[in-house]
Amino acid sequence: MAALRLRFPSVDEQLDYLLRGVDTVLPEGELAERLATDRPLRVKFGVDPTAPDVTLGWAVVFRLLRRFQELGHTAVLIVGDFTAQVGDPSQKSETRVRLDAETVAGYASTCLEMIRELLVPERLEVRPNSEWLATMGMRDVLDLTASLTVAQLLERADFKERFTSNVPISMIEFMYPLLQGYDSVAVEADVELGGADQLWNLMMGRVIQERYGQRPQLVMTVPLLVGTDGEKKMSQSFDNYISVRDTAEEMFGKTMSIPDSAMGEWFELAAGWRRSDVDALLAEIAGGTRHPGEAKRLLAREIVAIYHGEEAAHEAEHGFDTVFRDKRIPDGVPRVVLEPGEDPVFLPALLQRADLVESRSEARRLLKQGAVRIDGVRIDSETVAADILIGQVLQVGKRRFVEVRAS
RNA sequence: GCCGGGAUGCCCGAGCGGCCAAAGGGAGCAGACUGUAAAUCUGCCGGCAAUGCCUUCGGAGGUUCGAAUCCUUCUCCCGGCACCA
Repeated sequence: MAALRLRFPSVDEQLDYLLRGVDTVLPEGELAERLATDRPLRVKFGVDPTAPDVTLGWAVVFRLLRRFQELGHTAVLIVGDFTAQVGDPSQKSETRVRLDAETVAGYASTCLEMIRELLVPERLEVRPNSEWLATMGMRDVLDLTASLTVAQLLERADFKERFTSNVPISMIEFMYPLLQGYDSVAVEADVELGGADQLWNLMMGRVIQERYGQRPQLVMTVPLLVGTDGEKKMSQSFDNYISVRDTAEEMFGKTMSIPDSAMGEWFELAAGWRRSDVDALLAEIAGGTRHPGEAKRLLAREIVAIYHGEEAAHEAEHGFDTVFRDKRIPDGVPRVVLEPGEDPVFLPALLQRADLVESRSEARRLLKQGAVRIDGVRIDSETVAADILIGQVLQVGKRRFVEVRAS
């Protein structure tokens, strides 16, 4: 990461740095104009504490936000604690449930902890939107609703679709973009960032700011990163995500599991490569001068290095090779201790105790399927003499290991 | 307020008195294969020291030899209509 600067670099330099991997900037050209004013811009990003984790997809926006900070601008992080308790429309065109205050607070604090690590703390303003939304009176609310017409709201694709096909839209969902827009008014945002799916909401913020006599914010979106399945967008609800909190090993392995077709996108968005470098790499793969497996390793190392450092990245790769390429037992395997007098050992019970399986029935099925090994040797009987186990590594499938110790 | 539809395993969704631990798909897991935790193929996919037993089909009660399936009631969701000082 570039060091913090005291004075703003030239507008061209800033543009080059900020526009990397960006999807849309509206209105076009205005970014240069605003950067030229030589005043730190207030760059808003709103997070909804509706899930307890920060994914690599989400991190794409945070990394853009950080680039603004590195150039001397101020990151204004809006925590949607108020709106999360109210519920919000989800992409699946369903009404999302309301969360209670306690859950929201819990999610918010774990998320914030992770987010702070991704940003520069000195130029970070964290603002819960309950700060201004919780105290609004009906008069203020009605004032706000006067900013937009129903027709404007129905322009949003998912509203329009639902309206025409008679799928209900609750009033509260209509309110949500208004509140998000009002957040921009409250913090006097110059720029608002978001995922590509947020473009419409961000644009509404402009309309509302104008209504309140402010200069409308610039909106910038980043493309949505596909998940590890290579198809759907990365999301905690699809369980196809990598968390910024994942261990180096998990991050490496999960990255290795993405389809080859997603590699280019991941290099650009998750690893932050320039488009031109990505294209060059993809050309090498297509031309046969670079092995796709090797390229994916590079990607995995790059991603792990961002969150855990270079050294951890190499260790993760080594661990990956040990387990999956060489099919050997990795270092640092957890332990399970036999009960006194537990001999012969009933394997399903031991596997359950060691947390390698969820139920004894599952263990029995896995035994039957040949998934259980003692020191690399397949075993299928349910009971085993204790001395065969002691000091050995018990393995289920490719990834689950435990070392057995005497009582 | 009235009329109608619905709530099924992690998710979607079939079943509509016994053959139902419940079709099918997705997710997940395992085996084979592989550069890969990819793709593909195959198998598994409620629990239990287990040819059986126990708990599951929104909650409670009932009918029946037998209920996810029928009845009563409750809770919640959805659609339509009406009302709209």
